[in-house]
Amino acid sequence: MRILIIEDEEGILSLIKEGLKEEGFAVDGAPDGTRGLQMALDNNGKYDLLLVDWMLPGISGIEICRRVRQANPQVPVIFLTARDMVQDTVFALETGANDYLKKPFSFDELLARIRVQLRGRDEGTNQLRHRNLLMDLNKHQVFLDGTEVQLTQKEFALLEFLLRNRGKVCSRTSIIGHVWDIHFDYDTSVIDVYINALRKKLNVDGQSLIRTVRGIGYMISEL
Amino acid sequence: MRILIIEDEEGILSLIKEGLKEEGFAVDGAPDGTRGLQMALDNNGKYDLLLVDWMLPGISGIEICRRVRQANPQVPVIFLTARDMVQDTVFALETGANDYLKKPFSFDELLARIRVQLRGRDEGTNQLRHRNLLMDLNKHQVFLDGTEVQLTQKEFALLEFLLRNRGKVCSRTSIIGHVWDIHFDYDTSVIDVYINALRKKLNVDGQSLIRTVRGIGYMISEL
DNA sequence: GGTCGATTTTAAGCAAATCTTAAGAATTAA
DNA sequence: TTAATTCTTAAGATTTGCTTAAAATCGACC
Repeated sequence: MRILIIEDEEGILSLIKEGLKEEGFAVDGAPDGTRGLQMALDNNGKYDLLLVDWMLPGISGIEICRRVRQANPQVPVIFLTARDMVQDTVFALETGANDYLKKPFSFDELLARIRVQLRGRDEGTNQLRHRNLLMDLNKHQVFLDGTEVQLTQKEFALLEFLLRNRGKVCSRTSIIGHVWDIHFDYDTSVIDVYINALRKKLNVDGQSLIRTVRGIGYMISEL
Repeated sequence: MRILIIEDEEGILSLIKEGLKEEGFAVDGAPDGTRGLQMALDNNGKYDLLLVDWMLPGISGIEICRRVRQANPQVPVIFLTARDMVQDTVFALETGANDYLKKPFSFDELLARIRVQLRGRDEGTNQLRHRNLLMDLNKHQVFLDGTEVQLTQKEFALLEFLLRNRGKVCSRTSIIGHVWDIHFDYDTSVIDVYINALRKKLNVDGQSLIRTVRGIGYMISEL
């Protein structure tokens, strides 16, 4: 795990750097915003996590955060800063930071928060869950309340698509495009048939998993 | 997005609950550890995020966190607690919590930290708000004071148009053009009929949401 | 290559929700 | 008071989605 620290106070920088090295991380440091951003962007993907001070000579931490997010939406960014207003915290988090630590902080807490961010790396991101439904994309299996439900390929693909888009209505056009690979006008009721099949297999005690939005499409019910 | 709050102080519980509902989340509350854990486990996967107080009657927050993690490694858990020792924070984070907020905290910060955890899933929430009205364009749902109002497609489209043009009068011509896609002369009273329908569904206690500007058109009332 | 079973697609009838029309009632401005 | 505009209602037309069954396609196996 490689971490980049962007911090201008030399004492803090070396303190964290040494501490993290002892914990087995590979650590690079940048003493100002300009070089920090450059290092982060130049080898985008190289770092597994960024520690960024808010107030920096050159480019500010916020700007670094924004630019890094643009280039890479995944990499966790933790702010380390003396600024202590609620607005600052909120602003930083909304700009794309994953956590925000107020100075002075304890090294142990920093370490714990770093571990939280790195937790779950290459751990089963291959499962989709929703309520009592578990979809294992590797094993190509679906479980309802722990017992397996047999789905056909198309049923599986459709359910996966709906689940991945949980929270928004999927239009028939987008469904037919993503699940059936038809990118032009279509005139068929396959979708209805498959929705019907899924409902039959997945609905328990009247609880409908799939909500119909008349005139628009379908979505996973949030209720 | 559905959130479970496990918190025994009634004031805090209802405060957070209402606040989050206003932000468009579905929220459940549990007043003690036993029931909280039960709710979390009974419908594992139902909740997208857990807010947990550390000190609870019944089962402690830490224990809840541990058990929930066991059942579901994905769901984010945020601790809300008065305990303020560094060891506590570290302990909670190591036990599986994703974040740790010390009381008293600001609601805005809580909200921002929740959004961080849900980021990627919650991404691109597309909402229009006006007073006690919340329009979720992704889910194609409308909420008035937190409870859903069923709108048809046309009603929805009309309301969206008015809301997007909040503050200015929408002429019948522009409405028929944008909502009905009629770009030539028309001779119909559909608009009136739909305005009527919207008013019936959305007006509470005489407060009219949609104002008639005689001879011109309609607009969302700014009052 | 042929056969059987499973899966996918098409088609059609039915039911229900939604949209539109139209006409009379109510309201407003001059 | 009057004429124009807007509101309200309800019925008929249309669209949309559900369900079912049968036809077409695919794939494994002999």
